Amino acid sequence: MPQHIARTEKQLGAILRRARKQAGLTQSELGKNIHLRQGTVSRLEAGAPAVQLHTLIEALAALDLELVVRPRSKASAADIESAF
Amino acid sequence: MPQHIARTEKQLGAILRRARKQAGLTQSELGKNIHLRQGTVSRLEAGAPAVQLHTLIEALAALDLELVVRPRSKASAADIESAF
DNA sequence: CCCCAATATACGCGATCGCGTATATATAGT
DNA sequence: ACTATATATACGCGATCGCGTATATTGGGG
Repeated sequence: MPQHIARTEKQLGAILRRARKQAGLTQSELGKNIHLRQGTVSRLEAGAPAVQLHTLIEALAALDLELVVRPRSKASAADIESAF
Repeated sequence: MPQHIARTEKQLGAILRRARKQAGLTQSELGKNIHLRQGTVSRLEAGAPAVQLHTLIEALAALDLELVVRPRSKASAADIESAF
């Protein structure tokens, strides 16, 4: 499993979407687990301009994921989730 | 210190604060770089209940940091450091 | 083509954002 | 101790959050 690097909301959203699908969950099911509306999950995954940080944290927890903060690595540019 | 794991807003805030200090910046200086008020930076670092995700992303960029999303490691938070 | 599940959008609502600004409380320095 | 800087809190403001709910719209399976 390659490291999923995120530097933007969109990249983060894309990672979350993939993780959710890999877990075999729909947005509604995921939302139910953490008391988030399906629509809110949708916006989070879409990389909406301004979601609450708390929403991200909850989603990560529900998907059994964690964050690592580290200095930006120059070599990793190719691995970065490209938003487009 | 290269890799810091965050599962909560508070942990994330603490990491950001350390990174900022290590960069020799005050909250005001950091805020000026990314057009965030000093007070907003304060709330972010304090792990406020609901900060905008965008605020986090901006701060990470200003500190030349990036996020890695990965499955939670089973090991206790203490020795995850060398897990990967 | 027709359904139905999944996802994307939208409404009013109360709460909270970050802004601009200002102040009160730490935390050093000398 | 005094002072200067740094950080934490607070005000009104417009904007946007997520909620609850409902409705488009998309995407596959038969």
